[in-house]
Amino acid sequence: MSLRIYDTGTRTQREFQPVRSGAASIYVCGPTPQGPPHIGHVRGALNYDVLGRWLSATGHEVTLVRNVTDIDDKILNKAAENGAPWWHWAATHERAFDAAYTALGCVPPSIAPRATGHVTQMVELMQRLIDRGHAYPAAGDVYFAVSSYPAYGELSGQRPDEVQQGEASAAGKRDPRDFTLWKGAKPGEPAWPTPWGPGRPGWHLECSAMALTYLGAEFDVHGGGQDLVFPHHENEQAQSRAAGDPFVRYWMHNGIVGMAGEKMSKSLGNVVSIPEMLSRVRPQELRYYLVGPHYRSEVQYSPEALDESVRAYRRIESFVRQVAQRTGVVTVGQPGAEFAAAMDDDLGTPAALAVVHNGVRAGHIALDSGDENAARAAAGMIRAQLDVLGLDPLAPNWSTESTVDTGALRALSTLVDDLLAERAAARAGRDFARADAIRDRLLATGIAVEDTPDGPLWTLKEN
RNA sequence: GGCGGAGUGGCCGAGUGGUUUAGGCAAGGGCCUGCAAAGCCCUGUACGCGGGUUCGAUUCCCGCCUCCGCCUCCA
Repeated sequence: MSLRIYDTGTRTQREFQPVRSGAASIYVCGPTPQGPPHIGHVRGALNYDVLGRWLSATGHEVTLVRNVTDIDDKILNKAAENGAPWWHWAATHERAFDAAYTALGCVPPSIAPRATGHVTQMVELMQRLIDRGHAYPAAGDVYFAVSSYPAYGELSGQRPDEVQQGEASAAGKRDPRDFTLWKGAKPGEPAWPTPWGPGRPGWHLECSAMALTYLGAEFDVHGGGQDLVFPHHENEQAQSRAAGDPFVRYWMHNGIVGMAGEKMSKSLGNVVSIPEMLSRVRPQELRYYLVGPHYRSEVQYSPEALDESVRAYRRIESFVRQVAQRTGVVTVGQPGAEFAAAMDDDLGTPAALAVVHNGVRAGHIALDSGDENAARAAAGMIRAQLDVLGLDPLAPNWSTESTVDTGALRALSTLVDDLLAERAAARAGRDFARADAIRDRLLATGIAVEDTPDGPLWTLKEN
C-alpha cells in the first residue's frame, strides 16, 4: 500500500508515482509578505509540511520549494501607505512568516526562492511562450494569449467564456481573457529590464519560472489553498504547458480557514495573526488544531474549538511524558501499519489521530497494569506517529529548556520536594487537612500535584 | 450568471449502501483515591428538507433550502 493523493486536476484520488522513484518534488505557493501571517497562511504550510514528513518517513528524498512573492501590487501599495521602501516592507514580513513557520515546527523548505531573484528565468519563459505563439508584448506589458491554448480551464473546470470580466481591457490586450505575464513599469515603480522594456513580474509567471528552475520541467506535487485554483494555478499550468513542459503531476489544494460565519480576508480585516494566537496557546497546540481536520475540509476557526484541541493534545502529551518519567527514555519507534494506512489515504490525519488516541488508551492500560515494557513500546510508537504530524511532544524544537534557568529550577525543585515530604508525613499521620493545605498552596502558585503509584508528581501548570 | 465544496449526536470532527462502529472535547454513572487529579470501564436511539432507486440509504440519483470558496487581491 502506498500514498494516494486527491488530485484537483483529475478530481480523483490517484496513487502517488513520483517522476523519480524514491524522490518527491513539491512546490508550494508561499506567502506574499504584505502583512503579518495569519492562521490561514499557516494551515497551508502545515499541510505540505505533513506531506513532506510523511513522504520522508516512507523513504522519499523530499525537495520542497516554497516561494516568496516579494514584488507585487499589494506590497507596493502597503509599503507606500506606511512610508516604507517596498523591499523593506517585503523583507520585514517575510521574516515574520519565517518565524511563524519555525515556531509551528515546519521543516525548513529546501529553498524559499524570491520572485525578484528570478527575473532572468521569467524572461526566458516568456521568450519561449512568445516564440511558440502563446504570448505577445503590448505597450510594455506581456500577455498570455488564452485563445492559443485550448486546454485553458482544464484544471479549474472554468470555461473561459463564462468567466466574469473584471476590469476594462488594458490597452494592447487582444482578448479580455488574456492575463498579464509581465507588467510594464509605471513611473516610480521598481523595474527590471527585459527585451520588451522595463517592468516587473505578474503574479502567475514567477511560480512557473521558479518551479522549473528548482524542480525541472516535470515535478510531482504542486500545493496551495483552494482559493488559488483559479486563476492562479490555472494560469501557471497554462504557461508551463504551453511552453512545452509537462509541469505538475498532482495538484493538491487545502481547504481555507473561515471565521465562525463570516469569511476571513484581508479586506475585512478580521484575520487572526499567528503571534497573537501564540500568546494564548502553545505552538504544538495550534498545530494540533490545524493538522487534526482533513486538509481538504474547511475549518471554521473558533476559540472554543481551539480550546478543545488544546485539551486533546495535552492528553497525548501527558501520556508520553508520564511514560518517559516512569520508565526512562522513550525512543522513537515505528508508526505502524494502521497509522500508515490512514496517512496513505490522502493524508487522512483524522483517522491517523484516532489511531494515536487508541494507542494512548492502550498505553495507559499497560501502565495501570504495571507493564512498563508495553507502555514504553506504545509511547515509542506514538512518538513516531506524532513525529510524522510534527507533534512529537518530546521533539527538541518544542523544548523550553533553553529558556529556563536551571539553577532557579533546582532551587524550586528543592523547595517543592521539601513541601511534598511534609505533605507525605501529614498523610502518613492521617492529617489530611494539613496535607490538602500544602497541595492547595502549591496549586495556588501554579504547581499541580498528582499522586501516582510511584509517589507524588508535580508539574508547572501551563499559563 | 458560471465553476466547485459543504450541511453528521451538546460541541469539534471522520466515515460508510446494511448487521460493532471513528476519534476528541463536554456531560452522567462506576472503578481507583483519605479526598482529589490523572487514568480505566459504561452511557447517550447522529447523519439539512422532500422525493426516487434498493430487500435495505446518513452513504447512490433528482429537486429544494442553507452555508462556504472561486470567477478581483488572498494560503
